[in-house]
Amino acid sequence: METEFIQPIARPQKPSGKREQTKAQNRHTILEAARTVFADLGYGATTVRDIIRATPLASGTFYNYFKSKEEVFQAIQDESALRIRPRLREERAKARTVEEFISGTFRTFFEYVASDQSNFHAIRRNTDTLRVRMDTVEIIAGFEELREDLEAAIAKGLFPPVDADFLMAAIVGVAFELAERMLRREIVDTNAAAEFAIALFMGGVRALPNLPTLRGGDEDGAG
Amino acid sequence: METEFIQPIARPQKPSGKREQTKAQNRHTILEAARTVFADLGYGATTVRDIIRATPLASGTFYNYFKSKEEVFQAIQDESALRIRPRLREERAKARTVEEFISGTFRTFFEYVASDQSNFHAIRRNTDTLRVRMDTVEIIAGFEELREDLEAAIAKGLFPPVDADFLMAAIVGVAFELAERMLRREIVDTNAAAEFAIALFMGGVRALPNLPTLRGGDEDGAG
DNA sequence: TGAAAAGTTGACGGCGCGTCACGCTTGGTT
DNA sequence: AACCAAGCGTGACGCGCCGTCAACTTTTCA
Repeated sequence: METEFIQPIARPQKPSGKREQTKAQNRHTILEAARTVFADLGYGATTVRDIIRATPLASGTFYNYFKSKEEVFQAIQDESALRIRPRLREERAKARTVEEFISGTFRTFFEYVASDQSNFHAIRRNTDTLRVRMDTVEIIAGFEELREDLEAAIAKGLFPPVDADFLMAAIVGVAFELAERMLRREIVDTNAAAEFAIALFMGGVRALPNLPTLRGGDEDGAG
Repeated sequence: METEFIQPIARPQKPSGKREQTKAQNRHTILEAARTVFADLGYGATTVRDIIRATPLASGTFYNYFKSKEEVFQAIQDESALRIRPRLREERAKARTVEEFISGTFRTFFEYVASDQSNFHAIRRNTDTLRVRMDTVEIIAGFEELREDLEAAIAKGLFPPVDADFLMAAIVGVAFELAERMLRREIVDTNAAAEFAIALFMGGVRALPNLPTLRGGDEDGAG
């Protein structure tokens, strides 16, 4: 047997040595600089060098933490996703009606977007009008959580039987596109955006099962 | 008015000299190469040099036609937009009911997307999972046409009075996001996607005016 | 036919890229 | 305290992409 990996009794608490501290600090410095630069130049126009320059670190150090600007962006997006996902999940878990489900989802999302505008600036302010959306691991997981919750709600009889995959996609599409419009207006009115989306889906969900050639739940529908 | 622009008698027919011919040919060569390369490497990973290499031309020649890969992409997107916009406009113009309006829009869009998959490949096949949407002049014009048509339909009493800007955004969001899902499935079923979207909006539009704190049409409502 | 206009070419300086040999800092051992 | 090995920061380097431009070729027109 080669390396045994014997734990020296136990090590549940953070080592928190100088080393770990600097590492966390550097990572944070880079992410913070990246946020600024992305917001400033837009994702497309930003180079790794721009991020490094906005930092007291050397170029080699950057690459100890991230492989590319894509990975930095991904980390930033993941952070956002991890912040909002539990809130969305909780809203949907405690929903007792369709209205609560839909309403909780959209209100939470738009309020988060409004409070985190810097991230969305980076997506929009780009050379010409290139819009960028990075579906990171955590973001995709968020989408799939939504789909699972929809499927569970359908199984419970809360929702009528519809194609959960398409419904998830529609919710995501409306959420992002309305968020975009919402931020573009002079007064950012999360309430107006949320109420619009909620009304749309409340009416839509009722109408959806009446599809003439309905074949909803073909794909993984486990009854 | 300063410059008078006196036409030298008339010049309605194409000059069609050798020069013009080569120019059109070169432009076409570059766009065709770019389509291939974008589809192959994804938009993000593609460099101008990659496009040039897929071409018998010299690097300097490329820059006689386009400033950057962004501009090439824009040209490709604009071509698509110009192809589909008249069809969408026609569908909506001849609509006598809300159903015809919504249905014509989505069916036309999804059928176009299915017939033009190469463009959408370029958007999706990207380093990691970066998704890119370029809102070019022509695409934005298409969005605004939709909003105008919605406003006209509301004025005519065809649609109930809703926030046309948000409704346009919601339609766009659902259209693009469902298109994405549709293409991802094994069998590309434009009908299924269209029927889902149509049912969603048919129900939604009916529900929308019942917004509790409705203030629809605040912005440019010349109703 | 001649020559100006238009367009093509590819080599070039500039710069962003990711790497790596070097040296300092840290944490553990005696 | 002294030492050492491992870990990490550093920045110069070679590579390839960027957009330009002076020289050259083709087209147009008188």
